[in-house]
Amino acid sequence: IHDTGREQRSVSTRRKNEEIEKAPTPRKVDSRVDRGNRGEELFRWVLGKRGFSNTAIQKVIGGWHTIWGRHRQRLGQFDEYWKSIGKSREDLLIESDPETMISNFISQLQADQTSDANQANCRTAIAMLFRAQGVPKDKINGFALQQIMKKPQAGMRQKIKEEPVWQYNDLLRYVNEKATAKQDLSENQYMGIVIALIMGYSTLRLAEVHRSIVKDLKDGSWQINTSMIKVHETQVEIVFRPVQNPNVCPTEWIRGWYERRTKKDKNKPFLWLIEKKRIATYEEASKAVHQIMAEAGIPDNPAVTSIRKSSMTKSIDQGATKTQINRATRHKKGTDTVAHHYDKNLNDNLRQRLSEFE
DNA sequence: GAATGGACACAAGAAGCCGC
DNA sequence: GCGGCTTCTTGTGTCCATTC
Repeated sequence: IHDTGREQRSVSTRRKNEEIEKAPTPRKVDSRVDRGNRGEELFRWVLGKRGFSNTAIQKVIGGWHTIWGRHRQRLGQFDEYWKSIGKSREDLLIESDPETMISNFISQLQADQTSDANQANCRTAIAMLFRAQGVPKDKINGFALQQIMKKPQAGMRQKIKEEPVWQYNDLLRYVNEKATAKQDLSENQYMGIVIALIMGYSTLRLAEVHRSIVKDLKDGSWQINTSMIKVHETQVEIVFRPVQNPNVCPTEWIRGWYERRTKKDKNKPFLWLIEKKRIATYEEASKAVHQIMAEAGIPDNPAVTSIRKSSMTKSIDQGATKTQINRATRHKKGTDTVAHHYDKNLNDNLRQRLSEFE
C-alpha cells in the first residue's frame, strides 16, 4: 500500500529536449570507456583497503544486475571530480564527514550544469560507495544534503499531463489485414507481429518476451514462460487460448511462426531466425516491432512499451476494473501504477459530462 | 556492440491526516 | 496524544533508446 509517491520519480519527456540545449551531457568520446573503468577501479580499491578479497568484491558487484553499469559510471565521474580538487584516494579513507564531501560534489555538478537526473544518480552512487565502505547511513545522508538535493529531485518529477496514446485498434486492423497474406510477410515482419501481439495481449515487456520459452500445449493453446526481473525476479507463466477472430488471434500467429520452420528447426528457441540461423537479438526484436507499428500507421515512432499503454487503455476504456487490470498486468495489488503511467484515456468525455446540467 | 542516459517501477520507512 | 490509514520520500533496480 505504500506505493503512491512513485510517479514523482520520473523525468518528463519534455525535459529531455530542453536539457539537451541548456546542459549538453558531457559525453567525451575518449574518456567514455575510461570513466567506467575508473569508477570500478575506485570501488575495488576502497573495498580492497577495507580488507575484502577479490572474490568477495566480485560477489558484492555480482549482487547488482544492470545497475552496476550505472554506479560505475558515476563513481568514475566522482573520481574525476575528486582528483580535480587535488585529493588523493587515501584522503577518501580518512574522510570523517562524507555528507560534506557529497554535498560539495553535488554542488559542483550543479555548477557545471549537469542534468538533475545525473546529480541524483551521482549522489546515489557515491552514497553506495560509502555504505560499502561501512560508513553508517546518517553520516552519508543528513539534513543539509537533503536540502541540496531538493532542487534536482523537484526537477526530476514528472509533470502530470494529459497525453494521447495511439489506438490499439489501429494495430489490430493492420494485423487483421496481413493475416490473409501471411506468406508474403518477411521473417522480420512476422516476428514483429508475433511479438506485438504477445505484448498487446499479455502486457509483457519486450525484454520479457525476448527471453520467453514458448510451448505448444497441443489443444490449440500456447504457453509462454518467462521471468520478470524488474524489481524482483519472478517466474511468469501465461497461456493464450484462441480468440474468436483468428486473424488477430495470438495462438494462430504463434502457430504460424513455428510452421514456417523446417522440421529440424521446430525445437529451436522461440525467436529463432531461419535465415540467420540464430536467435534474434534484443535489438532485432525491437526493430521488428517498430517496423510493424510504423506499417500500421502509428505516428511518431513510439517506444515498444507503448503497446502496453495502448492495450491497457483500451481495456480500461471497455470498463475493466482496477483489480482486473492489476491482475492482467501483474502489478501488485493496490498500486496505481497503471492509472499513472499507462491509462492514457483523456478527460474530455468527463469534462463534457461535467458541463451538462438539467 | 558496448557505453551511456532517460524513463519507469516498487518496497520500506517517514510524514501527514483524522477521528476519537 | 494515539492508532490507523493515506501520502510522500528515498533507495535501488530494470527497461528502452541513443550515441559513438
